[in-house]
Amino acid sequence: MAGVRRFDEEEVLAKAEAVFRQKGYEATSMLDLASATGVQRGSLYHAYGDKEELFLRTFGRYEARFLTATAQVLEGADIRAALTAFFDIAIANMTAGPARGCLTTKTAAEGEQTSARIRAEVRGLLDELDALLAAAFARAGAQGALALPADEASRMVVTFTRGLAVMERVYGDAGALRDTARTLIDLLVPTRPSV
Amino acid sequence: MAGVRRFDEEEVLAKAEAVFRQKGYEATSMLDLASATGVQRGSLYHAYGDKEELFLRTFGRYEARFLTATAQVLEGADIRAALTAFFDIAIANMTAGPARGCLTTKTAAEGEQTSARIRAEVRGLLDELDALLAAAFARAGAQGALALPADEASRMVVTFTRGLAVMERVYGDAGALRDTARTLIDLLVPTRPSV
DNA sequence: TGTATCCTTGACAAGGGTGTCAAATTTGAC
DNA sequence: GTCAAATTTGACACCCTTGTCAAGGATACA
Repeated sequence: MAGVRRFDEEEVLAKAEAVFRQKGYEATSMLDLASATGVQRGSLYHAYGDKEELFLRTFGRYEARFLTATAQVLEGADIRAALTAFFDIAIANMTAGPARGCLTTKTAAEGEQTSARIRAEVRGLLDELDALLAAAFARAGAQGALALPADEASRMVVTFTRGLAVMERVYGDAGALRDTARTLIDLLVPTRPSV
Repeated sequence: MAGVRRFDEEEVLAKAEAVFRQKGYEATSMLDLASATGVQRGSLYHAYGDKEELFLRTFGRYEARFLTATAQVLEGADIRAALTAFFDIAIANMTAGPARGCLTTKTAAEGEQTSARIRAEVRGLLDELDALLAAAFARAGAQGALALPADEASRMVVTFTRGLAVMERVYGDAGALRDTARTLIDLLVPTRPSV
């Protein structure tokens, strides 16, 4: 039963992600990960070194997926449609499937409990998200569709989305999240006062 | 060295609160609390039963203080000034003093990691906060000062404030939080279009 | 086939956390 | 002054977690 790696890395990272999402970084033990992935604890240590490294791999994979999807929906010219699609992604991310919870927000909330490296990764994701949103808003702002300058609007959306993730933890009501998101969109992109 | 309780309950709860804020409920051990309060672990168990009970006492005290202060600043007739004061309180709460961090948000983010009783307390605080805000908005809305119906506006502020607490953990920039809060206020309470 | 390499597995040591308890000690009341 | 009640204290048992390691087994390549 050895000689060459016997587990599929993608599968392990996907299952580890689900655990980290639900329990958060600190509360997840290597034993939890071993149980969830079906890979023995010793093998995980052998392959990744420690929990932090395994988390960083998981997080990187998650970040790439999330930012790619976000960039894609923000491409369109209609900023209202783009924002709606963005919140759909973000909310689905928190509420759908067995891997509920927002990995970014949960990790961010742990604050100084986690290592500087992990905090830097979280900050990096939020910075990138902010930049994507700001670019989309800048395009829309040129068309006079926005109630705010692009950088203020992006900051607002990033902050607000963190709030949604916390509200999901407390109330677990995806419908309410969508309603609140729509309210924000209405504030940011007022219906044009007809020429 | 015994016979009657030798510690001041208020002092113990205040110091415990500081620890819970910084580390969060799960990450705080009874030994942490014993060190911070100067009361031996055994005495804490004797006085409170367990960590959850001690946390609930701490949280109740925090909740009362926070809601009282909020109700007070929301009393005024000028909704813009009231909101500004509210965010000042909330942001000071997260960033000032040795007890940094928002206890509500940090606990909320732990989600299902904590007991149903703790989650109910957190929900209770947010419900009360929402009600206070909704009442203040309802008074302002009657004067046509608001961009949103009172219940949507209160939901928005509650959600947004959770987001601020997460952003504080990530960026630790109180000034940026204040700027973002002011942006939200401007969206919610548009400057009157002069009669 | 032989051998070096790599992965897996179970065990181990060390550290920390929780909750309990008996002994010691002090207080307050009778 | 004596006694009951309550608090403090340190120790104990138990469990979980991390990280390491040696032994065992499979693979690939020469």
